[in-house]
Amino acid sequence: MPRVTTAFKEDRRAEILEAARRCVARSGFHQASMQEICAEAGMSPGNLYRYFPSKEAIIAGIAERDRAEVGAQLAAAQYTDDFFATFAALARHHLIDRSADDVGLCTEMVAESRRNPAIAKIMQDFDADVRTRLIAMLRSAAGRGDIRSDVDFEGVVTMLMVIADGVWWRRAVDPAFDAETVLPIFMDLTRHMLLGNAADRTKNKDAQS
Amino acid sequence: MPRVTTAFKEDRRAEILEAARRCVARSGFHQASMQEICAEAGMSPGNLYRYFPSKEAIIAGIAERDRAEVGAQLAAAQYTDDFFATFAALARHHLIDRSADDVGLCTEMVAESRRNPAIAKIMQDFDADVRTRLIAMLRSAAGRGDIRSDVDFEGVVTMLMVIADGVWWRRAVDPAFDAETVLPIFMDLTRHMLLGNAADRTKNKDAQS
DNA sequence: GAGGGTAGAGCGAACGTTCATTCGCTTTTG
DNA sequence: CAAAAGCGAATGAACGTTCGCTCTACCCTC
Repeated sequence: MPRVTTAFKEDRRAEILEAARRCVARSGFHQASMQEICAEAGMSPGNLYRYFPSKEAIIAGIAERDRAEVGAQLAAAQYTDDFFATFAALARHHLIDRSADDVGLCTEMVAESRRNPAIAKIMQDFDADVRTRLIAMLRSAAGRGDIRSDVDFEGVVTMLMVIADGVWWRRAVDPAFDAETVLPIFMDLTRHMLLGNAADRTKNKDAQS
Repeated sequence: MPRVTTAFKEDRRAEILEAARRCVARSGFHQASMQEICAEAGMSPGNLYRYFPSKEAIIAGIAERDRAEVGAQLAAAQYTDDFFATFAALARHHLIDRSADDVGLCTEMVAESRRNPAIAKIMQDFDADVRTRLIAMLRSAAGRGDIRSDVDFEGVVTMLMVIADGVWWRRAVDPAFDAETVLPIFMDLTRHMLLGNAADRTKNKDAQS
């Protein structure tokens, strides 16, 4: 007979995940000890284990929560009538506004995903979701005439994701890196991929071999 | 009175680093135990500690060695009379030919660099070196007339590094990712940044605000 | 050329610490 | 007064590191 509803327990789980997230962002998945997480959450180990069965579960919880948040933000900001304005705002939010902690946590997740299948699946599902949404965005923009219709949507989206990831990686490696300076270049390249005439691209491709 | 020269000890250190590198690529910096590294190197712990004072030193050694190798490869492939051919070969080598292990190790180093100042310094020094070399390459190409002279070299190089890092990140996250498909797009964008006329770019920048 | 002494190379069990996890207990609350 | 919430010392495994030991190969002496 639960004293309070299941919602209470869920809230408490969320609090713990938030505390653990801070620890992981600071120390890394495997350097953050349970004691550290307990201290951050203001809770004894014994009690914490009533909410999560293992450290592994907390790690998976952090990753799932983080990806879900980013996905929700992408889903929320999707619809506007001007594609490039929408996209520029999206890019700014994702590449600049996000905190250094978020960037750090993400490097942690990428490293962890190499040997933790649960994390790998979370990352790949997220990627697939982002890809689907971006392609839908492009198709919609092409339908409205904002961008060319004869572009390679798959290829462009892949490149957009590559660049976005690259900015994150760069932020992670170089604290002095200012994402603000690459934003105009990023938008210029995006315009080129989505507006540039196909003749140019063909010419370039011929000249490349 | 050393029985054999110092060179022998240096060789042995290199062997250990190579074994440790394999372990780290497989298990991660902090999941790879000294016992695991000893087994991979075919050596007892007691003996291994005669070549490295601590695990920390091995980690730093791996990072230093890896970055030095990549830097040496970049330095070696620099001079050709056709800029875009040189650059395409460089890109192919760096983005496609490198093994999944190399990619994995790099994610490990990026994650580690967030809280290990020694690793952070190695990564940043490497970045600065690459940046200098690429800018020199561009200036040289501009001098030869292969590319425009009025481009923002700093900005272009930053974007090139962003994209290169992005491809690595993508390879790390998605094992099915085929870097081959983005190479033509990458080269197209590079051409656009280095050959595209400035009027286009100005127009885009105006339209963007 | 043979042989013993010695210093470096190498070993692996042992040490002390830290970690994730557990459990018997107390406190709080409906 | 149950039953859930919470505590924190205890547990056993795993870790990085050390240390006392053996083995090997070189060098000097005869």
